[in-house]
Amino acid sequence: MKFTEKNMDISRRSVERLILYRKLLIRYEESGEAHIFSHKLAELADRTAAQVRRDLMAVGFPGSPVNGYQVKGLIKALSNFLDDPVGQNAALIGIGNLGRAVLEYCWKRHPKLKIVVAFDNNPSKVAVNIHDCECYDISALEENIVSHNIKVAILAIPATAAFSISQKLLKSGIKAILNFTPARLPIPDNVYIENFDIMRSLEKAAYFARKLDSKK
Amino acid sequence: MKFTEKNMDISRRSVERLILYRKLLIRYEESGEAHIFSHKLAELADRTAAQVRRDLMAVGFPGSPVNGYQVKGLIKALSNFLDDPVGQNAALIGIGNLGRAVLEYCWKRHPKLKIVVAFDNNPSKVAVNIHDCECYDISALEENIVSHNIKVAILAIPATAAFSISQKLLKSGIKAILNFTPARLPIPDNVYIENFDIMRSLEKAAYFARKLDSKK
DNA sequence: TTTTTTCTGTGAATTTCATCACACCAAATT
DNA sequence: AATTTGGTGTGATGAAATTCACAGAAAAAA
Ligand SMILES: NC(=O)c1ccc[n+]([C@@H]2O[C@H](COP(=O)([O-])OP(=O)(O)OC[C@H]3O[C@@H](n4cnc5c(N)ncnc54)[C@H](O)[C@@H]3O)[C@@H](O)[C@H]2O)c1
Ligand SMILES: NC(=O)c1ccc[n+]([C@@H]2O[C@H](COP(=O)([O-])OP(=O)(O)OC[C@H]3O[C@@H](n4cnc5c(N)ncnc54)[C@H](O)[C@@H]3O)[C@@H](O)[C@H]2O)c1
Repeated sequence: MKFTEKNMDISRRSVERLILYRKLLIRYEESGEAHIFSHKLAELADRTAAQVRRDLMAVGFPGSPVNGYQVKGLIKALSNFLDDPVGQNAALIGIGNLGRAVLEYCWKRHPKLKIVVAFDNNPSKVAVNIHDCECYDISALEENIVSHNIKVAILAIPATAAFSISQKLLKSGIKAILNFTPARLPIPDNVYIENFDIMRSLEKAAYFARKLDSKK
Repeated sequence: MKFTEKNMDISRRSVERLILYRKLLIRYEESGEAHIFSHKLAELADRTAAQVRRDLMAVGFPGSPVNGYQVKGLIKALSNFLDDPVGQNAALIGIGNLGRAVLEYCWKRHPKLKIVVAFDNNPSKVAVNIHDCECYDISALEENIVSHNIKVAILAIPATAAFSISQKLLKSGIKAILNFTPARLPIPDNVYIENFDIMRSLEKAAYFARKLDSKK
C-alpha cells in the first residue's frame, strides 16, 4: 500500500518528527544530494531508521530500495501533509524582549506560516512595522484576529495579563497557543496549547546534568 | 513501602512533571493551603490523580488518606529529589535579544540554580553585570566554565558559531546544553541536550490548529 | 542466469508509559 | 461497635510508542 491516504490519526510526537525531517531534508538538499536513505535521515534526526520509515508511512511518499527517497519529492510530500495549502497566519501578543526575538527568528522561515500581526499595550511599540508584521494596540486584538483568520497565537506578555488575553483569544476563535508566560491557562480540549518555561527546562537540564556527571 | 529509596531510574517525562508539581505547589502554598490531595494537584497540572501518585512514588514522601500531602513537606521532598544540595551554576552563551530575555526571566527564580556567567564576542556586551551575572568575552569561556564548576549551558548565539562553541563546552566538561540555535549539534550520549526551535513549535501548533479547526 | 546485496514497507513483538482497580487505613457516621 | 467514606500506594492491566525482523523488489555480482 504505497499511497496510504493521509487522514489516519497521527501522534503528536510523530508530527514533531515529520517537521524535523522536513527541515533536515531542506538542508540536505542544499548540500546537493538528490536522494536519501532512511538510515541517513535517521542519523541526521538522531533516531532509528525504522522509526523514520514508520513516520513516513503517514505521508505516503514511496522510497525505492535502490536510491532511497527522492529528496525534493519527499520535502514536497511532507509539506503537503504538514502545511495548509492556502497558508496560515499567526499573531504575536507582547512585543517585548522575547516577542521581538521570536519575531526576528520566525521572519521568512516558512512560506506557508507567517506572523502577520503583533499586539502590545505600550504605545511606543505599536503602529510600527517589524519584519512584515503590523503592530497594533492590544485593544484591536479581537477584530484583527478574526479579520486575518488567525488560528495560532504566541503569548509573550507578563503573566499577570495572560489569563484575560487568553480568554479574548479563545473568543476570537484561536485554536492553538504557544504560551511563553509562566501562567497556566485553562483551555478547552479542542484548543492546542504548548507551554514553554525555560526555567523548568533549565531545571530539567540541571537534574540530568547532575545524574550524568555522577555516573562514572 | 512508604520510604522508597530514590535511586530508582526515573523517566524524563516524570522528572518534567515533578518539576511542574513543585512549581504548582509553591504557588498553591502561597494561597494559604497546608495540604493537598493528589486529585487537586492533578487538576492543577492537568494530569490524572493516578499519575501524580505514581510520579510521587519516586520521591518517597508519604501522603495521608485523611489530609493528602503536607504541601510544605512535599515541596521540600521534591527539592531534595530534584536539586543539587550544594546548588548548581549555569552559563549563558550569547547575550543577544534572546539571551537577555532568558537572563531576565531566570533571575532569582530558583534558589539552587543560577545563571552566574554569560559570554559574548561583542565587546559592548561584556564587562558588565546583568542580574548578578558576570559577562565575559567569549575567549574566557573555558576557564570560567571550569572554575565555576558549570555543567549546564544555554546556547543563544548565531547558528554559525554553535558547533565550535559546543565543542569547547564539551571539552570544559559541560553535561547539559539548552540549544536555542537551529544548528543540530553532535553530542555524546553522556551529555543531555534539549533543542528549542520556536519555528518548529509554531509549525506543530499550526498543524494541530488546522486539524482542530476542521473538526466540527 | 543465478545468487547476493541492500533497502523499503509493515505486521508482530517488545518496551515504555499511563491508567485501573483494589487492599489498606483512619476518620466520620450510624 | 459496626459501617460508610474517601484517599493513598501500588500490582495488574491496558494503551501507545518504538523496535524487530522479514517479505518483496531491484540492482549488482558471480
Ligand atoms: N518561557 C520562557 O522561557 C520565558 C523567557 C523569557 C520571558 N518569558 C515570559 O514571557 C513574557 C514576556 O517576556 P519578555 O522578556 O518579552 O517581557 P517584556 O517585559 O520585555 O515584554 C512584555 C511586553 O508585553 C507588553 N504588555 C504588557 N501588558 C500587556 C497587555 N495587557 N497587553 C498587551 N501587551 C502587554 C509590554 O508592553 C511589553 O512590550 C513574560 O511573561 C516572561 O515571564 C518567558
Ligand atoms: N529557538 C528559538 O526559538 C529562537 C528564537 C529566537 C532566536 N533563536 C536563535 O537563538 C540565537 C540567538 O538569537 P538572538 O535573537 O538573541 O540573536 P542576537 O543576534 O540578538 O544575539 C546573538 C548574540 O551572540 C553574540 N555572538 C555572535 N557570535 C558569537 C560568538 N562566536 N561567540 C559568542 N557570542 C557571539 C552576538 O554578539 C549577539 O550578542 C540565534 O541562533 C537565533 O537563531 C532561536
